[in-house]
Amino acid sequence: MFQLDPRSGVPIYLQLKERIRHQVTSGRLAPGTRLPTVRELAVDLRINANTVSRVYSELQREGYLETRQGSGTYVREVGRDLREARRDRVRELLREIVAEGLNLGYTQEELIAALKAEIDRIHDKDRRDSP
Amino acid sequence: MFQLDPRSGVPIYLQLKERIRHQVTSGRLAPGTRLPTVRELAVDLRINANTVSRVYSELQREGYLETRQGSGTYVREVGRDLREARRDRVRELLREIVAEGLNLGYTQEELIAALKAEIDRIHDKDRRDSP
DNA sequence: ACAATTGTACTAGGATATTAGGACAATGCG
DNA sequence: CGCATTGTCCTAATATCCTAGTACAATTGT
Repeated sequence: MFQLDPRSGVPIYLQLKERIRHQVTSGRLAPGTRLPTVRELAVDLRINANTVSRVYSELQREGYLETRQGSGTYVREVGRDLREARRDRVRELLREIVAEGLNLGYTQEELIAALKAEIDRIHDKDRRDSP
Repeated sequence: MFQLDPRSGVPIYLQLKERIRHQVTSGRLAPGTRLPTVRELAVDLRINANTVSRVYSELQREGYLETRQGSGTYVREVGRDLREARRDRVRELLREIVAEGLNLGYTQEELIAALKAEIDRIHDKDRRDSP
């Protein structure tokens, strides 16, 4: 279900966390969807159940999942305040990339142009997918 | 010469590395400029010479510096392919942010505005640090 | 050639991060 | 209620990271 690479240097729990987060934010895991149990996923990935639990817990704290003991872990519905929280994350990511971009010699204009270019890319892609 | 913050949580060597990288890419350290010796900088920053050496070595591997044993460490001309590689990386990160932002309901204009806001933030900060 | 100066290799201590094992707690369902 | 299933707490072993100390190697310049 989630493919990981133990030799990538990136900790397993981080890989898993980002995979799940991505599937949630991209909508490939719809709100309400029940995720595998920590033990199922642990066996599947050949890791410890606690490692999976850590991922679920952190994603819950960050507002992406909702875990109910005895029942399971579910993708959370996106409410208004939650949307705000995730927007904060986008801002955070933007801040990081601006810092890095400027550090690497990008000018402000180049950064903005690059952003616009990526926006156009995705727009074009959307248009092709659903004309 | 390089101001660091031991309590920032960011490892010393990383802080130093990014400072130097920034000064190189921004042109404040011109190609050919000789950097302080590892011992000079170590004394100045009250850290170990090996820590400085690590920074110099990594920046050399990444193409920003050129170190010659017995002589010193010099700023290198940042080549086109290096710049292109960095650029690809930033583009890739931007693509992910755009995807996530649009999924959260950002409009194109909001994304661009948010990026500009972050640019201004950092720009102001830079101005305070080195007017 | 020699001595001073440069960066580097090797090592290790200490801190932090990552993963795992086993017992526990909350929930659902017969 | 009783049992199975769920996530979680506590603990500990292990790995990794960061920094420093010391000795070494390459270069420079006299």
